[in-house]
Formats: sequence, C-alpha cells, structure tokens
Amino acid sequence: MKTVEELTELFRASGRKVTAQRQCIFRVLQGNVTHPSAEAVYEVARAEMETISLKTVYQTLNEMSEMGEIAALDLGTGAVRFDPNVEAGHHHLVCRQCGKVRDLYLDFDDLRVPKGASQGYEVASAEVVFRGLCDDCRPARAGAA
Amino acid sequence: MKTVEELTELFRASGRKVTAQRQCIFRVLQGNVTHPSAEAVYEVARAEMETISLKTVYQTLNEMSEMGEIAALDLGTGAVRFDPNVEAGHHHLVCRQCGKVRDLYLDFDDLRVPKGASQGYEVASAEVVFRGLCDDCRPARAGAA
DNA sequence: CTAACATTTCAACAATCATTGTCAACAAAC
DNA sequence: GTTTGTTGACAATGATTGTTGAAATGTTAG
Repeated sequence: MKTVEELTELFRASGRKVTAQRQCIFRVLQGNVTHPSAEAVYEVARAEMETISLKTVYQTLNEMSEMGEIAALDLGTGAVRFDPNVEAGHHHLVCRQCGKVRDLYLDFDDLRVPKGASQGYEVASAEVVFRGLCDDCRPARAGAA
Repeated sequence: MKTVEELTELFRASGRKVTAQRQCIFRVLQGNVTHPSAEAVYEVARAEMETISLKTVYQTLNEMSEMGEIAALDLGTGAVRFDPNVEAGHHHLVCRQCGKVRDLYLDFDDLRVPKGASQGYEVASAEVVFRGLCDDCRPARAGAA
C-alpha cells in the first residue's frame, strides 16, 4: 500500500477530501498484515479517534478499494476483509476455524485456464485459496501450548 | 452427488427423517451445475412444492453439507452457493458481474505450500478461483449478440 | 493571506440482505 | 400410537448500505 502522504495526494487528486478520519484509517492499514474486516479496522481506528463511525470506515475502505489501493477479499469468513497488499500473484492462507488470513507469496506458473475449458468465460485473475488450521486453532499437542 | 435413493438411505441411516420436502431438495440438486444459492434452490423447489419454506431449504442444505454430500462455497457473490459436485481437485470459474459459477476440472500439480511458507498453518485444501466475465456479461462485440 | 462558497464528508439512525434462532403444530420411523 | 425430529411462520442477528442534517474541506475571489 502507498504511504499516508501518497494516499492523501491521491485522494485530493481524485477530487476527494482528506479528513482526519481518513488519515487515521490510512495509518491503521499501513503495514497491516492481518487482513482486517471493516469492523476490525474500526476497532483499531477508534482507539485513536473515539468518534469515528463504522459507516465512515466502510465508506473509506470501499473508496480505497475502488481506487485499487487496497483489495477487498471475500474468503467466506463472514465479513469482507481488506488487504493493503495489492501486488498481483499473491495468494491466501485461510484458517477454517478463526478465519485468520495471511498472504502467501508463491508463483504458480501453470495457473491458466486452457483454451476450450473456459466455458465462455474471459478469465481475468486466478487466485489460490489454501484452507486449513492456523497454529492458534490447531489442537494443542502433548507438550505444546 | 449421490442419487435421491442413496441420499434417502444416508439420511435415515444417520437418524434423520426423510420428508417430502427433503426429497424435493435432493431432486433439485441432482445434476445441477449452476451452483445455486439457498434462495435459488428454494425457488425451484417451490415450483414443485408451494408450501416449502426457505428455512427448511437452508436447514437441509446445511445438513447435506455437513454430511459431505454437497459442498458449500462462499465465493464472494453475496450468498453461499451449493455444489452437488464434491469431487476433490476441481476448481471454479466465477463471473465478476453476475456471480455465475462453473466447475473447472483441471489438475494443477504444484498446488502445494512449501514447508517454511505455511506460516504455522496446517493446510488441508487448495482451491483456485478464476474470476472474469462470463459470455452473458461480456460486452457484446460487433457482430455478436 | 483571508473569507466565503459549493461540495463532500461525518455520524446517528434506519433499512436491507443472507442467514439463523424460536417454538407450536405436525409427520416420520419405530 | 408414541416419540422424536421436522416444518414453517415469525422474529432476530450480523454485515453492509441508504438517508440526512450538520460540520469540515478544497477552491476561488478579494
């Protein structure tokens, strides 16, 4: 994701106003690898700005997503998650139990749909979703916490 | 998916009752490649059984899913979709516009997470989601409908 | 540099959509 | 027939979006 300053410029350049709330949201997302839901962003933002509203968070996240500065992921964990990492070709690890999501940088070079198999679809992207249990949800083994 | 008769046996064997409604739902799913949402199953079932309720449809689909007879897919199209096809190793084509989902039988043999990259996850499954536009949503080109 | 204006945004509230819980009447299986 | 699970009307939940008056922002004129 771009820096807070760059995002501020981008918002202004596209005719959007940059409010304290929005910059707070920018900061929350900076370097955030937890793929937070809107609610999660809201919680963190509220620690810094008590009066921010959930609606504002949704609105700003959606705008950032439309601008391509963050990615909105629906991975079946109940709520849409936002990923400040918009680099192409990265994939996701999803915990079946708690929904925790992590980025996975792997290059699968044969991730293409052969002609004739596309059933009329014009395929624009391919993403791999790996599902399993994260270390926190894995049943503790003997000796482990 | 198994036949209506096999499902009837399975339900009975696991202590579940087999009602006319449930058999109706079994029939709706038989050979259905549209990955219908609960609502879509409901619509079709209601054509046959006017009095069936949406709650019953949800309940039955969830039970079938728990039994592993169908798969519940959340592909970010707004509602969970149900896939009578539970064969492992098949993937999905999703239309960005209308949400239409189709199965894709492709074997990606390097679809594994290398040791050391799994970030503590115990990975159980890998599925590829291809997104794009289906033929119905693709802007019509000159000469095409 | 400052003031004033036209917009945009904010945040409280209510609405929507998918899905699930509650519960009395009912039907399947023994 | 009894017992237990199921049905379906209704209401509730959780995520997300629409509405709206009030406040803040970027811009332009002075």
